[in-house]
Amino acid sequence: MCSDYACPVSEASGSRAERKERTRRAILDATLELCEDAPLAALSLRQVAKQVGIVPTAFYRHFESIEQLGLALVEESFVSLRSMMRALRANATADFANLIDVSIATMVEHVREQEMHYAFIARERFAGPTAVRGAIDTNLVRFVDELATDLARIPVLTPWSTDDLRTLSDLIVTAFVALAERLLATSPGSSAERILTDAARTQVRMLIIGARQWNSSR
Amino acid sequence: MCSDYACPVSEASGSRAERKERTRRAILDATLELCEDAPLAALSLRQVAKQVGIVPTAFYRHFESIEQLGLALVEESFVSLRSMMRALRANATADFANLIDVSIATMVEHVREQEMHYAFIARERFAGPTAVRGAIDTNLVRFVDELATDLARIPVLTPWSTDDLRTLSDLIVTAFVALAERLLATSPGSSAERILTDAARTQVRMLIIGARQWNSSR
DNA sequence: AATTCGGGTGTACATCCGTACACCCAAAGA
DNA sequence: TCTTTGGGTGTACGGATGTACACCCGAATT
Repeated sequence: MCSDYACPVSEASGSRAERKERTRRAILDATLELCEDAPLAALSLRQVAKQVGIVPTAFYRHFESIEQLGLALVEESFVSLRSMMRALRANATADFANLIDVSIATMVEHVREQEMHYAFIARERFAGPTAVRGAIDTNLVRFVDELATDLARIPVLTPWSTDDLRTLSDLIVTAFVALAERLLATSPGSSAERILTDAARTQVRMLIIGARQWNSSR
Repeated sequence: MCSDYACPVSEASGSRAERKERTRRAILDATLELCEDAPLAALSLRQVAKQVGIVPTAFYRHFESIEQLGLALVEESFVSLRSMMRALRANATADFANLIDVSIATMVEHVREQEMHYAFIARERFAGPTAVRGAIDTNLVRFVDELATDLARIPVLTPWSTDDLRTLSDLIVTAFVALAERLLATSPGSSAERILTDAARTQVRMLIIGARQWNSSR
């Protein structure tokens, strides 16, 4: 019985596997919501279960601990981040100046669509359980590497060393991570958001100009 | 009585004010240590009291809540950060290339001296209670502004607009914050630390080069 | 048709949590 | 000297927490 509040996973239809998957999703979503107020380490299994609408012990049918739940959320978050990168590559044209605006706009759009995932990553990157921090770091490193190979295809950068490409990629990712973190603190379409994206555009331009000169100046 | 473990605040000497101050310090230090494993929001008042060696209710003689304790730690952390900036300004010479190396070396040194403070800030910046996050943000904004006025005194940058100076300052601070966060994950003097600082040096150089060109290219 | 499987339930318990309350006693103040 | 002050103590409470255990019952398997 659903006790005294709304029970989001009430529907009893579907096969056993379908129902299990639905409950799993409900746990992931409930955790993301609860994580808007407090870090993962401050969540209790009972809070999560209550939010989902299941009894505490039922939690263990899906995850062996809150930490494992966290790892699942990390993987899920980066799946959506990679989908953003795919979208970005699809929209990328040879037009250089436009590329910056398109990148930032795509970024803003995806952060808005996946606010809770981005907030979760930002929050747990340094505050999460060791395993969660490690998983985030691994994914971030992979992301920097992927961007570096993308950058290598840009004409101006083809003569660059692998190390320099990675360093530049790292700088760009750092700036975009900072942008994402700040976007989360502004409301969509607000003037604060506009100021933020304008500043980000300026910053990326500065970086590009620096990169352009880099090769000849070393 | 000091129950069954080491009691760091046992000395009963000094005036009333001195003893109170000593206990307060012990609470701050104990919290910093406990925060190496878990975010502030996951700490209990009882854990802190136990670590200090006082009874739980005695905590309230010094702070009205864990959140207020957090605010005190934020202020303390930024005091040490500002002392780093002062040291940096003192060491700064007109020699431009050298300035970068000196800045990074000073940064590394101070992060090593205050590891727990920096780790605390990194952890609570996004995961802390609302008031703590706000305090960190305010201090960080102030920091960016201070750097911007410093930058304004550099000959190449004097003709820049206030907005552009702030944007550049922001980019630099973001890069240094990222450097500090990563330093915390490496051991002092390790090759990983060396790789990190080398990359940071390259990044700042790229930024400077970009900044140099910026004025003429706008 | 009979059996197994497995997601979900309810009860129970030891432990930890924040905090209210009454108290202690040395330093500070009169 | 007597009184006040204030940091620290110990007990006590209702409530939350993780998890062990026995159970339920419909879907899946045989």
